[in-house]
Amino acid sequence: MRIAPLPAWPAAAAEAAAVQDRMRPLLDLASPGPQEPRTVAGLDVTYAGDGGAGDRLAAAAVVLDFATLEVVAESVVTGASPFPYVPGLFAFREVPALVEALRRLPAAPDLLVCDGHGLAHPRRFGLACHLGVLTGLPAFGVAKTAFVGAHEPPGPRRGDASALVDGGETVGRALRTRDGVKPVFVSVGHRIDLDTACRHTLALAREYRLPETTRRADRLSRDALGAG
DNA sequence: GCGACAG
DNA sequence: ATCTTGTCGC
Repeated sequence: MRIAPLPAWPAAAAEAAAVQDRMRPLLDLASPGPQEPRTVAGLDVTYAGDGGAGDRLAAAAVVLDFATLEVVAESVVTGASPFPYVPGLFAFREVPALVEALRRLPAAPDLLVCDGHGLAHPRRFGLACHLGVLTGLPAFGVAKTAFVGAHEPPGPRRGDASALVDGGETVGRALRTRDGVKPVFVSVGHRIDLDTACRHTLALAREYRLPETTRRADRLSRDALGAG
């Protein structure tokens, strides 16, 4: 798929945070999003290193048929991280490699599912927001742990959910994808609403806690890092 | 001031 | 994120 060239990449934390503040107004938080996407891309990055800039990485994009969950396309790229791991600036570590992986897909997917948060972020601009704006595609995040906000434990059954609230606003949802298993944290990125994102998360996570998109991308990026 | 902190 | 054994349960 085609994606515009990235701007000069920030090297300092203050500069990166300013980029987030500048991009945030570009978010579409009003659209309901695709109710029946044909294809969904899962994105994930695996690292070798201690979290510093320059760590080796492999970024994977795996496109699934939303109805059957079969893989219809995939791409993976290896390289070096341009940014250290800093909570709140996580996207600056992953975005360039993920964008390159998306560029190498034969066609644009209908939806992006990111391994991390969207609006559930200190400046309301997590990885899923960043990738959504850069690609123009509907995007949301599914994270394994909470980052900002407070929530009541959701009920014990698959599908039970509770609001993730930060600074008085609902920024996401704790969603149980399996009976009696820790919830995941869903938040909107771009061009999709929270109800739709949670519905799609449940559709993608039938037999495991994490969405099949994330599991496939995790495996592909892991294998590529080991091989390359 | 102290602790917590997506991956 | 990553480093790692055994153990419990379907």
